[in-house]
Amino acid sequence: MGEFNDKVYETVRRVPHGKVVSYGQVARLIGQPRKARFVGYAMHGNPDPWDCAAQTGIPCHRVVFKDGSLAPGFAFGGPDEQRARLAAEGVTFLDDGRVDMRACQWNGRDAGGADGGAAADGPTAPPIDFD
DNA sequence: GATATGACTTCAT
DNA sequence: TATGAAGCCATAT
Repeated sequence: MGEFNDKVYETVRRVPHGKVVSYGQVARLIGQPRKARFVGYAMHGNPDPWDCAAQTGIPCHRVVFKDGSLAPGFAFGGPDEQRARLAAEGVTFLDDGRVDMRACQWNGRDAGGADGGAAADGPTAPPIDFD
């Protein structure tokens, strides 16, 4: 496994409850904004699937497109299942079926700074208190 | 062991 | 503002 994937998993695990993060967001947090493509691929080979009961593992369902759309066909049980999980965690959805990135996009620093949209370009990923 | 493809994003024209 | 092309690592064949 490359060190890249390891950072991706670690970053995704830090995504707070009820928040989502885009592939580019994760890639940028680990210092590789050009590798957003591999972030998604890393999710494809996730060694630790998300456990909704224990709330442990890699919450791939919290990783969405920059538009707020979900990964169709490659989700756990389909985009519908993924959408249901996010909604169950408190993530708000638009009428278009996309995640409300404006309110639920994780800024990579604090769960309360999702509003405003700015300050999402952190070169480093500081330790975030998991939920 | 080598080649091809893939859950994307960003810059440039 | 919209469309096109480039970039990069890991996995699978």
